[in-house]
Amino acid sequence: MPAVPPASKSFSIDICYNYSDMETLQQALKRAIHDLFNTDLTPELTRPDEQFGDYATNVSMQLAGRLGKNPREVAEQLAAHLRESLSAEVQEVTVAGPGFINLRLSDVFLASAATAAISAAPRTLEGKTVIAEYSDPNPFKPLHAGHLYTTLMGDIIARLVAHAGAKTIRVNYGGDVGLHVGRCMWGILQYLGGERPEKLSEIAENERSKWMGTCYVTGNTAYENDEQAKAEIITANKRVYQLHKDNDHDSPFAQIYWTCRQWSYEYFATLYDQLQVVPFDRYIPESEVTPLGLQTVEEQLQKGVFEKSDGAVVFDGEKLGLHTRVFISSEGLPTYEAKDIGLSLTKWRDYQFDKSIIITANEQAQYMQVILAAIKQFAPEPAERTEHLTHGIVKLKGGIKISSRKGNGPSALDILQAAREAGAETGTNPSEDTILAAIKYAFAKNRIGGDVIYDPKESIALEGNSGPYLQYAHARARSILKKAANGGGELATFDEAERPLARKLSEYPEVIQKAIDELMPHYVCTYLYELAQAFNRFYEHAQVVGDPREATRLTLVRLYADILRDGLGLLGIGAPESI
RNA sequence: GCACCCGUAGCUCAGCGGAUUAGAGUACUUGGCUUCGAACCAAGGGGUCGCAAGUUCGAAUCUUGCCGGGUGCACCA
Repeated sequence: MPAVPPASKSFSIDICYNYSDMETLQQALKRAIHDLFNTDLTPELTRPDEQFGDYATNVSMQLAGRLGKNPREVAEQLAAHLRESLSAEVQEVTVAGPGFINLRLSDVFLASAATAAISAAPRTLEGKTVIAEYSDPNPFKPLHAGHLYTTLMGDIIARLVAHAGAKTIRVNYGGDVGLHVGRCMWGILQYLGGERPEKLSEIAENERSKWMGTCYVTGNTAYENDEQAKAEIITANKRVYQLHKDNDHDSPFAQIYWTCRQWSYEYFATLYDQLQVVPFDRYIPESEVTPLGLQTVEEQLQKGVFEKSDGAVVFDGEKLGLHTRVFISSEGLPTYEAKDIGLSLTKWRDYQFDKSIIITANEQAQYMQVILAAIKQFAPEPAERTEHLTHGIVKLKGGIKISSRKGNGPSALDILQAAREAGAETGTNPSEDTILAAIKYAFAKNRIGGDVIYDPKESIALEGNSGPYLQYAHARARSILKKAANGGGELATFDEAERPLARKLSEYPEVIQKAIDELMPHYVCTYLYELAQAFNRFYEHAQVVGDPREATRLTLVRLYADILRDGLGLLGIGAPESI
């Protein structure tokens, strides 16, 4: 945490604080409250509508209740104190309504805050180790649109955490064992006409993922409709577990398994590459954590954390108001639950994390509660440090739900394709960079948790609240800078057109802080769009190049462009110089 | 049946540890380019914040109950 700034200080525009302007004001307000009322309270500062000021607080209403005083009176007293103690930082302190205190920053302080907006970004996770687990596709299954969403959101969350200074470990967990593998392997064997690994070479390299998808659907359909196939699939599933146990890479069945597993991973890598997400630090296949999960559940069964029920090993979540779930099936096979325990303990053993974030769809929310409740019984630390962040599903505008279970929803590549087609229709010939900006921004701009109705056309549109629009806004600002013969000057004073832009620039660190604290990327999107609007209003009324105030204005334009680039970067979106 | 999430403008969404006049985008109407990228700006119409109670000086926001939608509830993941 930054030190409390000295009580008196001379302001000069080349001073860049390593904390946000908000903290400075907050500390001063806190001291004022202490001085006047001998009460310790950390006041909340909000950004009110511009006509009221740059910051507002309703702390006097809180205090009034505690002190048994009139809120308006308390506000007046505080305001008088602040006019003295913040004379350099604040130009005007007013009391409004029932007792709101509105602060209007001095130009010099605002200048300092705007200039430092990027460098004042929070480093609240400095020295912490944070694991972000996301994407989590299963080998042997096709990537659907939901995977695309969860991958991009996870990437953004990880970027936020890293931005706050955390040592960030990006983990990708996937089911390379389990019934779905049995289904796909069964389908593969049907296609190959038996355990004939040599026939795999007949499948063209660029057809592999599609082919495996078809095999999965074949197996899935057979499992549901054909009793004999179902029995064979269950056997195939057991054989997959067995080959892991035996470390079998040679039997024909094992050769097929390992080859196809590899194909899946290659297919994932291709997609991640296309999406330009930060590469994962570690892939953890289920098979890797299965033994630890199984062993742990068996140990804890002895200690009474788990219990036997109908031949299965279960955790009685109902005692805790949760669901009861099976960890080891009556067949003796670990379920997803046991594997998840292995996964959590593996992360804990290998990284001793301060925080572990798991990003999945909403449908796993109650499931994960059971897992964490179970782990808490014997390993409280990792359980308490784990946060499960869930998101909704992706629907296409017009409304077909994209289902993960049925093999027939739009695939991740279908979404990319839809965006490209919508882009082609605009006639602006968007680059691949812009296509990605469209999709990423469309996914990120909604509050995480709800469903996303994806509209390719709207996402790629160059007007409105879209990724491509912000790329354009950035490029336009850069082009102004290129046009100028001179560099910018230091900020000192603002005129009517400049001030609202400067104020918006100064909000950046607070927005980033909030997005990181709450793990809510959409705050960044909302802010960037509002910033672009503030800029456009400025630009409408203010000539930059050639104006007497050119030096100041060029600096504002540069800060604006830099923040756009920085903010888009947090969203995994590029900011090209021209578009 | 029980549990969790969600109902804000025609559409897509912000706003949610209470507060100054409920906001954006889009669509629609109108005005603005001999000047730095008008992919923009300005103005207008459009909302019983699902419904109903409750708590308070004050509720889109908190509580309860309904109604509507989604998801999850033991050997799938």
